[in-house]
Amino acid sequence: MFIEIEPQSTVPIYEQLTRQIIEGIARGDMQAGETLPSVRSLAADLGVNMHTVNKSYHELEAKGIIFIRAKSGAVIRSADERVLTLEQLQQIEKNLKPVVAEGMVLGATEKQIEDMMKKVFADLQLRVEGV
Amino acid sequence: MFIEIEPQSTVPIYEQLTRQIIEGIARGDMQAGETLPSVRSLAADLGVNMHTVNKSYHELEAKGIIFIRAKSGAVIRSADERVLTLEQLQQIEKNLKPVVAEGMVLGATEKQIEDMMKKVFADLQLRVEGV
DNA sequence: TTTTTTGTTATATATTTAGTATAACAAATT
DNA sequence: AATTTGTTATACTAAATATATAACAAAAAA
Repeated sequence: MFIEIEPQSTVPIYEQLTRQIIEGIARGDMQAGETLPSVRSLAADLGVNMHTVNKSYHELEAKGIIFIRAKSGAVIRSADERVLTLEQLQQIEKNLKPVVAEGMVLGATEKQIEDMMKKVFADLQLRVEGV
Repeated sequence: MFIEIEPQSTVPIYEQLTRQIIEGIARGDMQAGETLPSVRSLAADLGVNMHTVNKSYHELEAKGIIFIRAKSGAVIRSADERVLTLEQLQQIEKNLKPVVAEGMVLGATEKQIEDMMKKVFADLQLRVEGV
C-alpha cells in the first residue's frame, strides 16, 4: 500500500486516509472499477482501527468517489459515470477559497498560485490518462 | 463586522474566524497597519468566548498575517514587509494538493479548476490594489 | 494620575470528536 | 461449509473545542 499515516499530525487519521486514497486514484495507482482493500485488512496494514478506515470509506462515498457494496467491498467509481454536478463544483470552489485567500494575503501573486496549481495538477496527472 | 459564524458547521469557530479574517484582508475590508478589534469586543460581537477569538488571532500570527502587541492589540502586517518564504509557498502548495486532487478525481478538467481559481482570485482581488 | 482596556495566564467544566477495543450479525464470497 | 465482508452496537479513553470566571500587569485613555 502507498498510504502512510502521520500519527502526530493535526489532521485526523481518517482524513489523512481519505486524502491519500483520493490522491492515489488521481495519480492512477488505483483505477476505476477496482475494489479498495477491505476495512479490516487496510486497518491491519496501517495499524489502525477498523472503524477509522470505515469512516474514511464512507467519507469517500459521500464525496461520490467510491460506492460501497454492503458486505462485499468498496469500488472506485469511474470518472465516466461520474457527472460533475454543480454542487460538487461549488464544493471545490468552497475548498479553494481559503487556500487562495491565504496565499494572496501572504503576498503570493495570481501567477504564483496558478503555477503551483499547475504543478500539483501535473504531479498527479501522470498516469491518469490510460497509458 | 463582516464576520458570520455558522455554529452548526463542522469547521471549528476559531477556524471559521481565521478564514474570514484572512478573506476580509484579501478583499481589502481591512488594511495593513490597521488593528483588529480586541478579543473581548469581537467575542462579544459574535457571541462567542474571548478565548476562541484569542486562539484565532494566535493562529493568524503563526501564519505571519498579523502580529500581536502584548496588552495592546493585533495589527495586520503589510504585504510589503512580508517576504513570502519558501516555507509559506510550500504550505500553500500542501493546502492546494488535496483540493486539486479531489477535483480531478471528480472529473474536473485542469481548465475548470484553473477557472475556478481565477474566479476566486478575482472575487477577492476587488479592492486589494489601492483604489 | 486615575480609570479603563488590553492581552496574558490560570483553573475548571462541559461537549464533541477521534480513535480504539470487542463482539455479534447476516450477507457475500470462497 | 467456512471465511470474509460491511454493518451495527456498546464501552471506553484521550484530545480538541468551547465556555466561564478570575486575576494580573502593562498599555492606553480619561
